[in-house]
Amino acid sequence: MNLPVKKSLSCNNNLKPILLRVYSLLYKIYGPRHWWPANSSFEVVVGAILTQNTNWSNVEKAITNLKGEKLLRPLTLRNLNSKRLAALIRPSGYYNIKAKRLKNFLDFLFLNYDGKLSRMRHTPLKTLRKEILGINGIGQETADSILLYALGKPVFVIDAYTRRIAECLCITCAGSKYDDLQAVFMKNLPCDARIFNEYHALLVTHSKTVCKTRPDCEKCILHKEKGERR
DNA sequence: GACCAGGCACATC
DNA sequence: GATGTGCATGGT
Repeated sequence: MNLPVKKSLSCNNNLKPILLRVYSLLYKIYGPRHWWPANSSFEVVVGAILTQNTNWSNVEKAITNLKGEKLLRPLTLRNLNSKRLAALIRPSGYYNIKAKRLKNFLDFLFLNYDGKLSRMRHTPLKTLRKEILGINGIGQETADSILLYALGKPVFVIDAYTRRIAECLCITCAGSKYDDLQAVFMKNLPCDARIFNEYHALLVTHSKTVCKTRPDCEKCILHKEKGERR
């Protein structure tokens, strides 16, 4: 008996041209995104943890609270009482668990890198990614966001937005693994943190502005790209 | 009031 | 390995 097989372009096509065209199309529409929206690498890390399964506007409220109390520094935050931290990040949701996750990251940072994010940059990507993934509460997306946006490492971030567009373009099939989708982007694009940064930011912008207000994929500017592949 | 939004860990099968 | 569940707020 033959079982139905979900087909995606990634199985049998060279995706380099389509990925590059999509990039150039989105860049032409939206221009440089200047991501991540933060004033420091440490703010990126905090934002990456707080945005887990949460609307970014809620994260901004939490970060504003921390900034208002002048707490957005590794040592200050590490010394802060967990209950107080949880209360300040309350608007971002899951505040108890996220307070714990922030503390876990800070423990890691002080234990291994003297509390300095800049020292992490000297560690090779593969090793660093493994280390960060070892922190309880940091999964693949959060780790990669930190690596790319806080540390400038060339790694492609896969999130709900990336996945949504990739599925729309038939670059991947629904339910595909994080590593597999990440490999599609990383194998078909130049290994350059600036490109991975801009590309991911453009996908998020496009997904937020177009896909949300107009979920009809047929009318999306990227739909033509999919059509040309078939 | 229901649903959604840039996850993750843990328990269970 | 795959699936289900708890964690929680604020906007629409």
